[in-house]
Amino acid sequence: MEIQGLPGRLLAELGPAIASGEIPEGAVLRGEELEERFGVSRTVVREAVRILEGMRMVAPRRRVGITVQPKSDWDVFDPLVIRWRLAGADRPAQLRSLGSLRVAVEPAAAALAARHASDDERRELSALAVELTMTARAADLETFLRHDIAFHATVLKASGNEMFAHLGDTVGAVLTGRTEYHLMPHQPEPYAIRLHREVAEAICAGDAEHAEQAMRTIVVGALEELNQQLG
Amino acid sequence: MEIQGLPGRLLAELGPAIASGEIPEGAVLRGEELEERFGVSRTVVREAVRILEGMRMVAPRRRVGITVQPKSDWDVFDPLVIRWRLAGADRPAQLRSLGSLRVAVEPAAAALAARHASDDERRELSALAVELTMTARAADLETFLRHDIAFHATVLKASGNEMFAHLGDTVGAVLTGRTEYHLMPHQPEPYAIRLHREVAEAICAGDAEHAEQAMRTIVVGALEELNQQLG
DNA sequence: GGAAACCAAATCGTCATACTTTTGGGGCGT
DNA sequence: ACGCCCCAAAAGTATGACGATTTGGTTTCC
Repeated sequence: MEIQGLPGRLLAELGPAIASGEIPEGAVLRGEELEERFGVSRTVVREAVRILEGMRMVAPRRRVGITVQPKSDWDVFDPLVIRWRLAGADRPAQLRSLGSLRVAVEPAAAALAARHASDDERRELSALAVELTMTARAADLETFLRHDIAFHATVLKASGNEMFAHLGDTVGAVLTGRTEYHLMPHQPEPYAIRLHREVAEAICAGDAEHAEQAMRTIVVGALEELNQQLG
Repeated sequence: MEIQGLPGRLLAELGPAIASGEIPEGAVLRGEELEERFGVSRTVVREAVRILEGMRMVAPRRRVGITVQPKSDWDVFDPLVIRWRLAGADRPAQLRSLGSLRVAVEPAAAALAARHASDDERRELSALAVELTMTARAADLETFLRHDIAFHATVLKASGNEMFAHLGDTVGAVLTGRTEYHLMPHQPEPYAIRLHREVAEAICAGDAEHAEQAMRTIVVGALEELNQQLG
């Protein structure tokens, strides 16, 4: 899954540094400088830079250097960019963006899932809803989180839309971050759990309207809670 | 904007070939083979492959070669991937995915725009709505398309959400493709025009509810039309 | 005869180096 | 002060050498 080798390691240094603004927009790097700074060869530097160029985070220009592009140019849907921004100073902004995206996408995905989910997927959703209820009662936050992530990923996947499905990991990253930084009640709210059960039941029953509405309540609630926490 | 140089040219060959399935999932390429086939050096091949690896379309493995990853792994939000898929055999599937995404995102963006748009953005939306009306009456399809793209991009941008804003180009690609392949009535429908005006007016008036509803009607209509055309 | 250990080839990964191409800026002349 | 020309700096490309790793066959030992 990760990019391998030395370019991958370079990327793991440069990416977060740029994403966090530590290397600001408009800054100019030189290939040779990076070679020295990280003790790698030109080949490695160039390949890492090429990947960043692919994400539109930098643009190499002859006679000038490797310039950091404005944030508005970045591929903000790239999973790596999202992860880097979540890890750094941009975390609040990134969480807000993702919150709105979830409000837009997840209800739609739930509606589609109610129509197109396979039998296996419906079964899995039911099972996950049960698990959620159990682990919430036991206040087992870690497994609760795991099942919550799986639940949302399964809905997105069951929508049958490949683009929605790909947001599964991203939503997972949001939920993980929310728990890690204690932006969540320590005890999952019974009301939220109940809504998850409703989503699962509605999807199983093929009730798109209800699935969409219940899911919307979940993600709107999450967004409001987020806005409250972030001021 | 495009990736430059020889790696860019290689990418412009390999990317579409993979996206269209001409080079199928699971296929194994060798670096040396690519060097010969395209008459470029290792350096160039490796950098192009790195970029494809960044998009999760290929994964180089020692002693094996460069294997084409399953479609489900690809970064389906990468603008290049989207463009390549729109240009090739995957066009119908890609259009469907994007259609659903638009239905999810654009109404939400319109609602946010009604709350957060700047005065300039509101003015621009009004102007574009007028332009749309004019060019539709004149049956000037080309400029109509340009203004339509600008309209949707402006709404997405005015939402204030960077991720929504980035979908502007993608939506533009969809609208362009729809016109190019004659999946659209030759004369823009007066009803659709009227809805665009409604969206602009609602956003200017700060009426989120109305803006969202009108935009939803637009994108749902587009999706239905698409499904009809694609069977 | 079978299984485990071993070896060899293939391929990517990295490094070093040389040459080419582009381009920004300084110097020169008007 | 203005414009032209030239040079140097940086990325772009090519190539040769070596290292690392994985695969798959082969040998060897029970």
